[in-house]
Amino acid sequence: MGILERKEKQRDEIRKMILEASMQLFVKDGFENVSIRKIADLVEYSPTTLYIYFKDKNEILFHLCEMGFERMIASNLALVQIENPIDRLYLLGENYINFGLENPEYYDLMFIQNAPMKTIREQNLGHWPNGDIALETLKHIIQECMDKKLIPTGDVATISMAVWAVAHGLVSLAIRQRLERLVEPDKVVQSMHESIRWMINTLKKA
Amino acid sequence: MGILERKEKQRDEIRKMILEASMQLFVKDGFENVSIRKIADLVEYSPTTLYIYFKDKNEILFHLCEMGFERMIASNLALVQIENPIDRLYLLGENYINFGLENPEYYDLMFIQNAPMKTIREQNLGHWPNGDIALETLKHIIQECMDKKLIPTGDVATISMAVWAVAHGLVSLAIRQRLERLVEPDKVVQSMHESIRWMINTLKKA
DNA sequence: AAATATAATGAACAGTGTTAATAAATTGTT
DNA sequence: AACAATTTATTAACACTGTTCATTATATTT
Repeated sequence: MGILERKEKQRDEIRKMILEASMQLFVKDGFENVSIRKIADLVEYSPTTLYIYFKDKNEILFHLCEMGFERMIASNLALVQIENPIDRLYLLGENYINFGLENPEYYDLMFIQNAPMKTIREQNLGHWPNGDIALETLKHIIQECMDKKLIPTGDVATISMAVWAVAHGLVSLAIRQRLERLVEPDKVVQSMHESIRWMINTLKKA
Repeated sequence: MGILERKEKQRDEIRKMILEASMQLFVKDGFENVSIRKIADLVEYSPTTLYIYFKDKNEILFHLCEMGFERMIASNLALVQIENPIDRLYLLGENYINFGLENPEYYDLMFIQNAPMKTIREQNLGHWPNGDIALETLKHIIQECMDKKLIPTGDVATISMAVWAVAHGLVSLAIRQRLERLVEPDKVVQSMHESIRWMINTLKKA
């Protein structure tokens, strides 16, 4: 069935084209300014054609979200070389904050917007492809810290949740201009890093 | 100038009518489904009339946001009766999580959406009326904990930030269906409360 | 009563996601 | 090669969105 395979490939390439164009608009004009019509203009198709390749806009956003996770996971490649899990946790936190501040649009889609989760539910994928990978990384590090008795033993999920919550809380409040209400604008980034470090420090001593 | 005063009053009453109608739609259909036209239908005015009473939709959302803060502040009235600031901090955390889970639409507007912040900047109010009050409550409690040597001394803003970040992180991840990726759906709420308690516990011991 | 200021509106602009009907191109079968 | 079936692409349209402009109706002031 060589002909079917080729068709599949062509289909995938057009899908990729559409996603590339979406991403381009997305990082330039921001999440809110990406429309089906603008994407269609860029790939030089009619707006309705996009609906042949994707079910709806949410599905496109879902794939952009997954691309965001790929970037984030890539930014964590250096982690494997650190043998001390606590140090790995510090770097994970640093990276998380940096990623969020440097890619606010991606971060928005990955952790704030509803759209990607809607697609996961509607197409009942049952899992969150790249999102679950990222969470596993965190849980794995926490588990290793416990195994090596570097932090007090406890429920891995609950502690992972608390750590994630601090990081996400900081980033999401920052990109939504809420933190500047608590700390002077030019001190926000520094304070964020101090907060996450302080969190891991107290976790260590607890 | 009694006539001008009466005019002002009438104006304020219509503004209030519009906000009441907006709120009604808002808590029923959710943030995304509130439109100028639907509000206008409800108050039986033409859509354009709303622009006589409010600059734009963002301004309406800003006022809804402020109403949300009033609710939240009201839910914290019991705090003043607790003399131990650490216990007050525990309750503040509990209340924050409960408020977020019970009023996800308000929470969204207060801490996630950009719209209200846009109005604050555009009309350069210079401050965030009710938001700043809520933040002062937190900072004040943290300060008192330090004064009474119940937690280690440090920068009040930074520590307030970390505490706020955990609470906001938990609530915002929860209402955006992200936490169920880490903990079973029916355990989410319980784990959230455990996380915030754990956070304050470690803060105490640190 | 006439002039002025305020309040309210209908029509329209420029945009949004999405669908149904239709045309064009490609593939499968005789 | 010719015809039928399928896939791909498009045009037109629906039902919305926030917002502005010109116009009308209503009060208020002179």
